[in-house]
Amino acid sequence: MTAIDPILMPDARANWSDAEVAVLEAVKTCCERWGVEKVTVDDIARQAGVSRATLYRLFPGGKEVVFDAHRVYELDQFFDVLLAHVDGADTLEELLVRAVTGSIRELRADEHIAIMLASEPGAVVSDLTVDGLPRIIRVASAYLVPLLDPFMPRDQSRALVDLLVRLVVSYFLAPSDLVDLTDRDETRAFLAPFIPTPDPQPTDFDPHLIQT
Amino acid sequence: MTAIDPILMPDARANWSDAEVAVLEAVKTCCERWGVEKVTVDDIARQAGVSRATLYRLFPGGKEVVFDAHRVYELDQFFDVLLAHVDGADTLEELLVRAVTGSIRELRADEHIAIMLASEPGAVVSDLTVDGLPRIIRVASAYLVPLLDPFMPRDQSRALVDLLVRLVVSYFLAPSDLVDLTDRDETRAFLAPFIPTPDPQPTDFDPHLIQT
DNA sequence: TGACAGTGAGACATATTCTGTCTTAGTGTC
DNA sequence: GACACTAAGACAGAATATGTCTCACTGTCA
Repeated sequence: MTAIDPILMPDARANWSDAEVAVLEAVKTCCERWGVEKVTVDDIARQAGVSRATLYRLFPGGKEVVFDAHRVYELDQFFDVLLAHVDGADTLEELLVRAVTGSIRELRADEHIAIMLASEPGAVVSDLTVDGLPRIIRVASAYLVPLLDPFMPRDQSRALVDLLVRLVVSYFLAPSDLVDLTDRDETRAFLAPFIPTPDPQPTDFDPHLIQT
Repeated sequence: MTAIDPILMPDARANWSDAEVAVLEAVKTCCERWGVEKVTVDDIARQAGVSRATLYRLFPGGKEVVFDAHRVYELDQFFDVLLAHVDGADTLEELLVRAVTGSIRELRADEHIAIMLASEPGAVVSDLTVDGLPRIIRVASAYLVPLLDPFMPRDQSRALVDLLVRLVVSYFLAPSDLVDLTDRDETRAFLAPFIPTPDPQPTDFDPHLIQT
């Protein structure tokens, strides 16, 4: 597994204590059971087997802080799985194809996100577009950009990851009938125009492929 | 379909208006989404596409009344399905076997009850035992006892239905490894001791079979 | 046209719940 | 015995839910 630049990810890979993990897992459980908008701090503490006082000590600031931490926690887990999925790819194309298909599959399989979408569409869609997208791009870049170092300079890889993250989010939120990004072959063809080659050649870039 | 004695069921088979049905269906939807304990009157009204004022006008008394009405509504639907399931049985044995297997299967398949069990175990278990069982026996008897008229006198059929309803509830709440009441043949064998025969013969009644 | 039943929107007081902070008493560890 | 950590729960204030109202609007009859 490639080493992750700690400077790019000052807050990621946080190592939570047992009690903190219990709380963060409890957030997930409670959200799955009741939907985000119905979960209270009491619910989380009870589910975590922790007193409310302890919860506020672990996460000073209360509910918002806990939910923020939970998002980071989920993001960490997401990229753990994704990096494992990508591991072993030895060409740029293979790396990107696996990253994209892996992301989409993981997002589709993630009951948690699905339920969040179902129970509070406005909030999550907003998180993934207006509010949350910049953070997701930042975190995703922190994880993924270093993986591209063998293939291109940083400037270029940043732009590429930025673009691909936006595409993945868009195609997750609004799946297209035209391309199935869970399928590696389809994704390979789809990505071709975006993948720079050492031997540059004219691309069939078609702006219609980009949807928001 | 056998006619139902209206005297035995003064409140069942209520004919709800469109708006009332919308509200009662909304209760179901909301409970499935958030769990019973998290549902508010606002949620129900919004889901039903009805103003809160209208909801209180349709069900004067508010939340409790709506939820009670919803239980009656669900019970009606349950027995509609069950009667259809039982329809066509021409022997007492077949009638009872179908009633029992049909009940258990329907209960197991009912997401709504399953979710209620999952999200508020205490309340539902209490409803099906301490508080709700007498009403369930009453309603079930109203539906089922008349079906037994061709086979036995009322006194006997009342006692039999009473017993079978208790067994069904018990085996639904706490399934046994010893007998599968979704299986008709197993159920036939299981019910044999309880089914009176025109030509009475010694039964192998085994009290261990009864669980509470 | 006008009476009328039914409705949505929302104001309102009350009741209930949730939040975040605090104190207390109880654990186990060094 | 000092220490860090915790559960339990009191507490005030904020937020939300409940149930009752009023009012304006709509469509339907006569």
